[in-house]
Amino acid sequence: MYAPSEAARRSGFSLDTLRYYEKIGLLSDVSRTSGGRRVFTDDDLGWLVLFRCLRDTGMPIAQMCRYADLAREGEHTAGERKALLEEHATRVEEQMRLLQHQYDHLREKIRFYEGLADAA
Amino acid sequence: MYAPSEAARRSGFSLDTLRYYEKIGLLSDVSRTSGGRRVFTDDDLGWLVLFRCLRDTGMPIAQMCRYADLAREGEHTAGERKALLEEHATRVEEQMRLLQHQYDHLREKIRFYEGLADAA
DNA sequence: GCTTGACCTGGAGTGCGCTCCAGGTTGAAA
DNA sequence: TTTCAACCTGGAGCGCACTCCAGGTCAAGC
Repeated sequence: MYAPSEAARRSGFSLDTLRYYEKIGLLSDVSRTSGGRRVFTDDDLGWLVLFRCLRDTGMPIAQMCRYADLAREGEHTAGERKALLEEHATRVEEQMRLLQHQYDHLREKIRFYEGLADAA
Repeated sequence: MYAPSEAARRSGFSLDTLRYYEKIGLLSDVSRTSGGRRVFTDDDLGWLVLFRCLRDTGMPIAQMCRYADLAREGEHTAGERKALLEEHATRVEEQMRLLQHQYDHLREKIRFYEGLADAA
């Protein structure tokens, strides 16, 4: 059981983002205290950690919603969920290759400036 | 000398993006034909390739503008330009580490689904 | 009991990076 | 000479993912 600020701290999302994720139905119906305050469970935290992973790897929110909806539908969607993650992983691999390639390019540009410094 | 469509094809930016980059002063004063059409030089293309690299590695446009402005100021800004690129490269390294980390996490999640399939 | 800071809701606003549009011009090919 | 695809300009609009705000509520510590 975590207070909102604690859930924010542990997940790395802002309080506003947590509220936003609940509003759009990504995080389903977080429970409340009698006073109306959110209480995040370990399960909620688990979801947030996954969302953190998917966001950091560039998955659009619409796709994360799709994944979460499938999970709520039950066990029989496991295959589809796995396929969704695998497609995403493939895109991430491509992204990593591009990033590495452009990083090399960038380093080459920096070496060019080092060449200038030596000549001077 | 390249027509706009050719410059777009070679750089991977859309025509609208090329016009936009010129409008905000990222690409400085692209020359024109007598009829007013843009003509991109090899030099322009070189810039576009660099911009492609910087964008793909997540540099904000404002920072690319800063770099381009420095370059226009002359030789004496070479050190500052190099520093700018080095700081960026450091951020890219961090980004690559995070991406790799979250990719591993994602692969682990996929293995979990493979475990489910084996059990079934 | 009072203060104070964390929290609530609904909804408006923001920043970024384009992307699209209307209405007009150009120029190479048929 | 006509056609028509590529191009021009200024400016509006868009999609995404938040982020901020006003105005109010809750609850722990003094």
